[in-house]
Amino acid sequence: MGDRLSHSFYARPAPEVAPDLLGKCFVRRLGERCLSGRIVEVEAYTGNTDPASHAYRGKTPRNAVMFGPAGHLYVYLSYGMHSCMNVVTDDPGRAGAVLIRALEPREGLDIMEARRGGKPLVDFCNGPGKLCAALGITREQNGTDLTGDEIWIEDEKGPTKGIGVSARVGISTGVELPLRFFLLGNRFVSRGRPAMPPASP
DNA sequence: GCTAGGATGCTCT
DNA sequence: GAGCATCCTAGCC
Repeated sequence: MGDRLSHSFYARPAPEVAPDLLGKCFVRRLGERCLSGRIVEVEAYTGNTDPASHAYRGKTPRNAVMFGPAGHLYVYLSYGMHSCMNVVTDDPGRAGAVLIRALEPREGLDIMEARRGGKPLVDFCNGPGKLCAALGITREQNGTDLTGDEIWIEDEKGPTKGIGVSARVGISTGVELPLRFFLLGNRFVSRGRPAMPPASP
């Protein structure tokens, strides 16, 4: 249990916010209950300067949230069937965002398991589509304010040492940029691609 | 253990 | 009409 992250935390460039989100606790309130998990893998998208970003070609109805104030949720549908969620960062107009790629499940495990069809714990949230399914996040939640009472992120004490950096996963442009951040050795990090391992073992 | 390929529908050109 | 910031299954080491 920590303090809820405030607007000022998000209002920085995505490559700064992304590693700071590692180890934080993502919480989704579901009526009386809460679903939560520790963030263990993220990717930064730097908006208008990043060819892999949805915001690269300018504002459209889909990505409008990215051009709004920081600290909101940007949810989109990927490959026609999977939802993926981003945290909007940076100043309005810059359209930075951080994609949440994996969580270490913490609260509401029974609900997550049911939603994930009885898959093992490790497979609840180890991928952007999977964690949205486990938490029940769809485009309904697009634009949700992360300083509100439905969805938020809590600060966590404790060292977030051992942060690994690599190229991002699943994109076709801007592939070489080291903008994927994850907790080294954490078993809930998604596999991704054979893409460049973090330097030395 | 690993890899290849299909599912599926919204978004932008 | 093409292209996806993916996941799952089948099939093969």
